[in-house]
Amino acid sequence: MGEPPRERADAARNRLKVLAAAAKLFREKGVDGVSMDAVAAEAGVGKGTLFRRFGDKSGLAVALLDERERELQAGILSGPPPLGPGAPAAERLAAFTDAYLDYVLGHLDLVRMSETASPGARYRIGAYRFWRRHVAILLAELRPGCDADPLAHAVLASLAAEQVTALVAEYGEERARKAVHSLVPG
Amino acid sequence: MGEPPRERADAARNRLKVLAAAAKLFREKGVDGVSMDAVAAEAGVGKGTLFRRFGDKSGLAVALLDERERELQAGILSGPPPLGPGAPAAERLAAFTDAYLDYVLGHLDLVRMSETASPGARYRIGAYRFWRRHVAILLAELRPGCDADPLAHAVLASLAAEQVTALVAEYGEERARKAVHSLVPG
DNA sequence: AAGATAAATGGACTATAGTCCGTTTATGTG
DNA sequence: CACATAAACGGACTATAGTCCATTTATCTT
Repeated sequence: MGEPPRERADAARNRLKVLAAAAKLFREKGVDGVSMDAVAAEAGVGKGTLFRRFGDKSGLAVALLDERERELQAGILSGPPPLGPGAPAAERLAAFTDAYLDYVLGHLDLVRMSETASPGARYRIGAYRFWRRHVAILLAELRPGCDADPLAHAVLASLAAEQVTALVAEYGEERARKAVHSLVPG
Repeated sequence: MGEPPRERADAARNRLKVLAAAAKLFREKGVDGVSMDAVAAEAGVGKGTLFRRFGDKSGLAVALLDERERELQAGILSGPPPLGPGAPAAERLAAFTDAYLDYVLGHLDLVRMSETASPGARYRIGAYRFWRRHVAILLAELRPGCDADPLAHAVLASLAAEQVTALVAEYGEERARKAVHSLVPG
C-alpha cells in the first residue's frame, strides 16, 4: 500500500475558492437559484475544475454540509446521552430522529440538493451509510431478531429531505416531527 | 358552471400518438434511455405539443401508468377483501402495502420517472392523494387518536420508487418487502 | 536548476428539459 | 358554405448539468 498521494497546492486552493463562492451565492440567491456555471464564475475557476473537484451538484452540497454532518456524527459516537452512547435504544433512536430532523430542517435546500441532484444520490453519500448503520444497530437491540439493515433503510425514508419538505409544507414542523416519531419503532 | 369544453379531434389524436410512441420507445430502449425529443419525433409531433399535452416528463409517465393505477384504486374501493372493504384495518393496510409494492415493482422505472422528474412531483400527482387518504383512514382506525394524515405521509415515504429501488437493489425483493411490512403499523 | 511526470486546468461541446410565439386548423355560427 | 374564434401546433430558443481534451503547472528527481 503506497502513500496517499498528496493533494496539489493549486487544487486545494481552488477547492476553497469554490466552497467560499458557493456558500456566498447560496446565501445571496438561495440554493435553487444558483447554477454550477455561476458558482464556477464566482470562484474564478473553470467548469471542468468545479466538476473534477466535486463530481456533481450533490457532491458540492455534501462538501458544504460536511461540518454539520460531522457534528451530528460526533454527537452520536461520543456525545452525551441520549443521542450519544449510554441511553436505552428506544431513547437513542428518538434522540437521533430529533437531531437528524434538526439537521435536515436547518439546511433544507442544501440537503435536498445533496440527495436529489442525481438519482440515488442519497444512498451513495458516505454519511448515509453511517446513519443507516446507527439506526440498524439500535433497531437490532430494540427488536431482537428483526432484519435490521433493510428496516433501517425504510425508517430513514421518512427522513429524506424531499419527504420532510413536503411533510412540513403541508402540516407544519410540529405535526411533521410527531408523525415521524410515531412511525419510528420504539 | 359551463360545459366542460370538448377536446379537439387533433388533440385527442396526438395524445394517442404520443402515448403509443412513448410506450414503444420505453419498451425498446428502457425508460431512462429515451428523451422527450425522441418521443416527440417518434410520435411525429412537435415538442411543444408533447409538453402542452403532458406538462412534463412525470406527466407523461403518469399518463402511461394511468390504467394500472386505476386498477389498484378500484381494488381498494370495491374489490374483494383484504385489499377491498370488509377486512380489519390491519389486514387491509398489509394488503395495500403488498399491492402497492406489486404496482411499483412492476413498473419501477416508469414510477420513478413519474415521481422524480421534477422536485416534489410525487406529492402533486392526483393518485398520491388517494393513496394517502386510504392509508390515513386505516391508520385512524388502527391507532385511534393518532394524527393520521401526516403519519400516512411518513408511511408512504418507504414506498417511494427511489426508496424501493435502492432497497431492492441492496437486499433483494424478499427482504425489502418484509422490511416495509414490519415498518408499517399494524 | 533543468527536465520529466503526472495532476490540474478551463472552456468549448454535448445532451436534454422545458418555454415561447407566430402560424395553422378544428369547430361552431349566420 | 364562408367566416370568426379559440385551440392546437411545431420547432427554434433558452437554461443548465455534465463531459472531454489540448494546454498549463506543481512537484519530484537527479
